Amino acid sequence: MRCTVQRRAILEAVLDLDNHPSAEQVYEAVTPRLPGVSKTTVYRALESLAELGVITKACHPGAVARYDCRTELHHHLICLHCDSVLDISDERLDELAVPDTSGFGFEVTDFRVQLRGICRRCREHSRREEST
Amino acid sequence: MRCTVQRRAILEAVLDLDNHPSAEQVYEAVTPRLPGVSKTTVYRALESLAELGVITKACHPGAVARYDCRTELHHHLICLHCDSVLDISDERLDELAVPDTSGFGFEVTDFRVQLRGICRRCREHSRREEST
DNA sequence: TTGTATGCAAAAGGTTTGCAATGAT
DNA sequence: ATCATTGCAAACCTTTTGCATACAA
Repeated sequence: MRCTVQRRAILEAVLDLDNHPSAEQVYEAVTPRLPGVSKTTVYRALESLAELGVITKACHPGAVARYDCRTELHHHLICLHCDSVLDISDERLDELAVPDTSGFGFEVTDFRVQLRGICRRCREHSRREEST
Repeated sequence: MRCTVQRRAILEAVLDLDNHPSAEQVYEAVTPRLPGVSKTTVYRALESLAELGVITKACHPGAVARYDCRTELHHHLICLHCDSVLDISDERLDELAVPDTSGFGFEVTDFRVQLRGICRRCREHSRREEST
């Protein structure tokens, strides 16, 4: 893979924006450093970087693709109300016993635990509504 | 929530198609039973049913939203190559100790383990390419 | 020099919205 | 009778593609 100015800048931007940015958000973060980048290039670079394994395409709720620069083991708190995602680290979760999936012909390389529920902001919001 | 013919048929379709259908696939499955349904209605009904908790909006890789009729505890094998998702059940995974997330103000209601890797089809495909 | 990467513009999905008509309660 | 739900068409947004140009190797 060729090392171009664009790709370097885009990678840097994803590393800075460590909160699961969408392609759009990456684009906005790259623009000041590299005026005139095309959104197409951002899309293509993200795809390439993900294929290469430097970043990960996150499995997010919501329609738009999101990217994650944390490729090491970590887990997610997913709000079922507003679709936000927070990273968490937890040793106990990391030690999870991966089941045998050879029956499916599936080779596990990695795992993530998604803890689903309601985030602080949404809880506060619904509490406010109830008291009305 | 009103119980309309459309919603009933759409729910039935999702229950039948138990493999994480996209809105498009639900639409195709509903059409024969309910000729003339609008795709808009499918979108809206899926959204309503998900809000109601009867189905779940799945956290899938890939751009399109997918729905899951299995609301009980289960887990996913996610292929990082073709983005397919398979359901698995595993008691050991179900027993996972949910960490304390009160520090985030986050209230966990549920969890999913995503086992990520390469599915049978993609493994066979890459093996074929190597031997070429 | 060679071939991949870029930028532009346009196309291609997927999903949402406004509005009038319909139908469940 | 009332108000949520539907269907249609059009709008919207995200992502992909074709093609000529530029640039890394």
